[in-house]
Amino acid sequence: MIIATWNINGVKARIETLLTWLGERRPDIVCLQEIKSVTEGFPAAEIEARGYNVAVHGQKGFNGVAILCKRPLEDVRRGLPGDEADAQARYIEATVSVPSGVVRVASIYQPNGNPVGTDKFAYKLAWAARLETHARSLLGLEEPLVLAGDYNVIPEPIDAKSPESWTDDALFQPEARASYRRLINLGLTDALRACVPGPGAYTFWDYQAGAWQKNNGIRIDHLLLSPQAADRLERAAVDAHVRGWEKPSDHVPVWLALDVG
DNA sequence: ATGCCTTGTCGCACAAGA
Repeated sequence: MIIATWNINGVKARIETLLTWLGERRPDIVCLQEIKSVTEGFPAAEIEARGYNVAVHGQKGFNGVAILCKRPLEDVRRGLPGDEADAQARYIEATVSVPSGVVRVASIYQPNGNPVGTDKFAYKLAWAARLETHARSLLGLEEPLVLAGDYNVIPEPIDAKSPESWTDDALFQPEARASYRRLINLGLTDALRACVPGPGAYTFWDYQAGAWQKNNGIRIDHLLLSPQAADRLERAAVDAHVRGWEKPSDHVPVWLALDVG
């Protein structure tokens, strides 16, 4: 079973690109972030015509997450627990029945947090703390679990072509990296790191200053696995070539193959 | 040092992204 994550930067502007990639990679589950659409505006019909079920947590203009799945989506949760006043659509979770039992998948869009030192950065750290709390709860279920998404965290210097240029950025702040380590240290496996341990596995290239042409990328889109999912991990990879397509997102799909029986 | 692009918005410039 192929499970992917992709910050698509506007699903309506990117629908043809999405359909092309779905046909090429043929993923079983896709976690989308930054759909920039309300739930009613999501192009569900085109995606359902390709054989996918759709669960959406939308928001006007910004943010928004979704899960696409060839099998039925069950127990859908919209919104990250821990702050009822948080209106930003950055989390959706569902379970999927598979031959070996169940797989739980979440589509995560952690806040960017720039500029450092503002309420935006505080919101990022608070959101990360809520995610850690929820992840601890989910790990208690002892299920195959995939926490997939745009974490807006560069975990290590090898995850950037030019780490020195990110030292003042929210994505590479010690506090943000520490929050990501706390999450990992609950017992999660970074699937891409496990399969591609060396440098250069980037998932984002800025639109500006020819970042793609210079391969000036960073790795901020991650697939984190519970022990029960990690036991079933077969491979993980980045579809970097998608960044070279017409009208690309600045992020590319990251995917893994899971043996679910 | 700054902006470099891109999307979406009660557009006609601006916020937000990273």
